[in-house]
Amino acid sequence: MKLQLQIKMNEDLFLRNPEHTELGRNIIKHSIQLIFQNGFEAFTFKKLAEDIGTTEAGIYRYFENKHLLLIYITAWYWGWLEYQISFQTNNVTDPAGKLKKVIKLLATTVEDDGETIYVNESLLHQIVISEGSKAYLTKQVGEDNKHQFFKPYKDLCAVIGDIILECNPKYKYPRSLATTIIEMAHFQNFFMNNLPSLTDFGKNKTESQIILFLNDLVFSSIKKV
Amino acid sequence: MKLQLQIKMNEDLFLRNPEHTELGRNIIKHSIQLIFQNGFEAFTFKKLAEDIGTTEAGIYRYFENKHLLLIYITAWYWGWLEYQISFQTNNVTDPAGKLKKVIKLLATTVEDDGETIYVNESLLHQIVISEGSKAYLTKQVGEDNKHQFFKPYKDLCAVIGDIILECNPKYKYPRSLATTIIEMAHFQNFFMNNLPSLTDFGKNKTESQIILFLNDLVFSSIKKV
DNA sequence: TTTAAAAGATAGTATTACTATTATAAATAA
DNA sequence: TTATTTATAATAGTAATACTATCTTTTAAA
Repeated sequence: MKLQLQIKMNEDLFLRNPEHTELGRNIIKHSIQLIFQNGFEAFTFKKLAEDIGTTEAGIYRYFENKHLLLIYITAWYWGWLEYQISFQTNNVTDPAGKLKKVIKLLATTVEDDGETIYVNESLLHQIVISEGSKAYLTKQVGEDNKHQFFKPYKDLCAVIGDIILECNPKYKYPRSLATTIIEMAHFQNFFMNNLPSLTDFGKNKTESQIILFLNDLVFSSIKKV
Repeated sequence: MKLQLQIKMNEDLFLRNPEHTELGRNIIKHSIQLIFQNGFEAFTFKKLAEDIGTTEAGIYRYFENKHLLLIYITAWYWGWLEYQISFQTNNVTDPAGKLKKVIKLLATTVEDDGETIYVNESLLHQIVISEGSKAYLTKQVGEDNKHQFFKPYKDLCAVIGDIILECNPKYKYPRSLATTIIEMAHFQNFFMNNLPSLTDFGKNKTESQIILFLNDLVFSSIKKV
């Protein structure tokens, strides 16, 4: 039996549900590829349309603009990651073990699991590292937040915060520490690969070093190892 | 005696030095105001020219594009901040006290000191919070880095890293902890004000809470209080 | 006083970020 | 089976953006 992983997306993000049609799924698939290749600034609906073999107007029937598309794919990623976390920490009993697993999942390059054919999770992970914060670092963040566009990120933050509290119920900053783990898992990766002198991982650039740093940071803060 | 604070800027960032002319200083001053008001995406040289009362072509004689202007003003901020740190930690003897001062400076809204009439440091601080990471989260980061555009950020990171090592010479991740402090001082501020459920500072949104969080995070990591 | 540098005025182009319309093909319901 | 909805394709058009080029006038330094 092959069960298809389905992530429930906020309906306000799109005009027409991209998961329901071939063109829609192509929009997701090719936008991930193009944003990965060229970066979000150079990414346009025109190029996307050419890449797919459709027209610009065709894309606009699905997404109002490229910013909403970016929010869509990053939100998808956070939803997917939360699922991965709940799945992979399912049988872990001790909270510290869970938290270590979370850090590992956040900091490790995912491999495309093939479960969702139109989403390459590995490229998406890279996009979230390089472009993810652009989804909310805008003047419309308040409006977008009213539409609950950042709920998947918040949910993930809450899940991690709860694990932190399981480790130490008296720890005062579970949410802020959760966002610190999430953001730093990505920023340290970006710095390591692009501005290495901002990190201590210059020589052998490996994700395992980021994991060690984050484990040290987190577990000394919550005082449990 | 009034001595003018002068921050040495990378010559490759501009075509003509904006500090040397009235128009140049107006470009810096008004771009800070406009980016603060409208965000970097909505900011254009056309609007800037109108705001100043000059022409678009006039701006282009100083900066090749708005991305370089963003790098310019953020780089200026990092340079300014490093100066503030060296000044304000000058008479502090114990390294932990220094580090606390650094955290406070990073996390506190600066007031416009009036020393540099064409730069409003308070607005600039807000811009660095909301737009700062867009300076390097691009596909050209490698090219920009070759031009040394991020040196001020790196220098600051090195300074903070050294203070961390003064606190604990055996701490393994001084640079990564330094960038964590810098980025989190800003991100927690942005989240607190825009997506508060990502933090633990929902009720009374004050910078002092961020400072407490960062102090706790940093000093438990380096194991000195 | 001459000359060079800076600024102002104006024009023009390719690309971006859309909106609108009309025709056609495919899926579905009566 | 036909009628009708739904999705897509094809095409056109617009305002704004991100520039480049040129020429004239003003300002300032030699």
